[in-house]
Amino acid sequence: MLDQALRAIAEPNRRQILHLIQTRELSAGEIASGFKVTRPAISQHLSVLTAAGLVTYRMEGTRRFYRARPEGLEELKAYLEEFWADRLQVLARVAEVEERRPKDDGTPGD
Amino acid sequence: MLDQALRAIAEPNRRQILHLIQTRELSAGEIASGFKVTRPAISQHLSVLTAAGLVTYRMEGTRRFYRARPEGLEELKAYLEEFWADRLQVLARVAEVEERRPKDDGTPGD
DNA sequence: GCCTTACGTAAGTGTCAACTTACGTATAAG
DNA sequence: CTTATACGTAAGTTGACACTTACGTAAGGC
Repeated sequence: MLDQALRAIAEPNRRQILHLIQTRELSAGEIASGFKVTRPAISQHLSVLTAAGLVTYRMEGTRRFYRARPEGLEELKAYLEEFWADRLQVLARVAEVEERRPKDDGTPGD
Repeated sequence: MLDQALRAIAEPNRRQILHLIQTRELSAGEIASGFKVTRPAISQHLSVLTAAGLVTYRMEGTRRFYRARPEGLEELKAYLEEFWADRLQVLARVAEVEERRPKDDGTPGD
């Protein structure tokens, strides 16, 4: 999930979307209207953000109101904090965070 | 540059590389030996990280010793801090970040 | 009922990124 | 000078990704 989140915010449009719905709730259409790309494109971005746990939505009639999901952002933030922190102390805890590690292939003397 | 940095850390192998050279200096070969992908692949990752300002190197004979660049990491961290901070106070500064917004589409109360 | 609105989803396309193998280059060793 | 080492770089392949247009569907308005 953290990997997904990092990938998600690597895309400028998605960061933009996060900004828009960080303070207020917006419908998919309202969000899309602020972008040059088409509405389906934004819809797909919203799916990615949702899958990454960075966004939630609420349905109301025919509309979906999206908003940023604080927990997801906190999780990501925490992961990154730890990432920087590594510089100070390399700890065993890193092993937990690194779920994505390809396969342990004998990285030299950690 | 921030965009490059975000993209750079979105790649698992590159995050792994950053971990390896965050506390100590390592040669390209030493870094590469810890991965499943080939040495040229790692060399390319190192180029990406360098271009993103997250890594520097020092030459010694035929070898290049790489290490994480604290300034780059700080810059990225600062950017992200501000990113989260937006949730608390939406400030004029957002306008700078919001370069992407083509026209105001009546998104409520900005 | 019918038509519009607001959306997601399917399907296809072009581009880019991560990877491979093959090669070029500079230092060091003999 | 010749050979081995430690790299980066060139060139090509593959898969993922951001995007498009076309379509399907559920809720309202009439």
